[in-house]
Amino acid sequence: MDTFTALGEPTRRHILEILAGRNGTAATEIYGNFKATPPAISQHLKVLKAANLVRVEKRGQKRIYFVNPEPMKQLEKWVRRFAAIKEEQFQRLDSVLERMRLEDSNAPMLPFEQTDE
Amino acid sequence: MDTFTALGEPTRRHILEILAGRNGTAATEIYGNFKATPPAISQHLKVLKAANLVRVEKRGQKRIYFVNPEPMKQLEKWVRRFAAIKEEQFQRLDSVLERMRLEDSNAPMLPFEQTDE
DNA sequence: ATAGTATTTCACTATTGACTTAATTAAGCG
DNA sequence: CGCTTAATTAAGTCAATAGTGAAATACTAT
Repeated sequence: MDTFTALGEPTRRHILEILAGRNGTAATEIYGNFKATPPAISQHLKVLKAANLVRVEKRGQKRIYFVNPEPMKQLEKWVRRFAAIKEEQFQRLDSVLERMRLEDSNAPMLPFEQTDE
Repeated sequence: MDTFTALGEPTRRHILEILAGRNGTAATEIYGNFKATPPAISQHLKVLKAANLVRVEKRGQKRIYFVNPEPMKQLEKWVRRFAAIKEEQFQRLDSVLERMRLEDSNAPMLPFEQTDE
C-alpha cells in the first residue's frame, strides 16, 4: 500500500481535503488554493493518482479530479486495528509492572512476551 | 497532526505492527525485527513518540514501547470522511455531466473517460 | 494557421530524511 | 569501581523528494 507515502505530505492531504465533499474539481481550481506553482501541485496530483487516491477525468482541456474512496476504505481498516487498542490494556500492564517492581526488584524481563511473527 | 508524516515511513509502520496486540515491547526486541542498526530504529521510535503514536515506559535499563490509541482514533475519524464518499456521488456527477452535455451541444467530450495512470 | 488557455513534463536546485559509525548516557553486576 | 548491556545522541553521508522556471502538449477559439 503506497497510500501512506502519498498521505505523508501535507499539501497532498490538503488537496484531498479540497476534493472531499465536492463532485469533481478542475486542476486550475485546485491550484488556486495554494501559493505553490501549478507544476508543484500537478506533481502532487500525479503521486495521488499513482496511489490511486484520486482519479481524473478529461473534459475538454480540463482535468477534473475526484477522490477515490477504495484505498481510503482499506486505510480505515488498517487503522482500526490500532484504534481498537483499549486503555484498559495499559491499566492492566501498569498494575502488573507495579506489582513486579514491588515483589521482585531483580525481575529483569518483560511482563508479557508474546512473540507474534 | 503529525501522525501522517510518521506513518509515511514503512519501517515505522512495521514497528507499529509489531507493537500492536502486544502489551509492551522492549527496544531491543524491536531492533531484532530489522536488519537496520539499533540507532536507525531508535530514531524511528523517536519520531513515533513525537507524533504521540507510541509511549515509552522505563523499566530498569529497558525502554518498553506501547501503541498509543488516541491519535489512531483521530486518524480513523479523518479517513472515514473519505471512505464514506459514496458511489452515489459519482452517480450524481454522471447526471450533472449528462445535463451539461445536453445543454451545450458544443461540449465535445465524453462524460467518463477513465484515464487510469 | 495563430493565439490563448489548461495542464503537464523537463531539468535543475535545495531541502529533507533515513541510514551508518562512533561516542555518550544510564543501569545492573562482578 | 570497572565491565557489560540497553538505548540513545551526535555527526556525517547519500538518496529521495518538493519546489522552481522553462518548454512541451493538448485542446479551444478567432
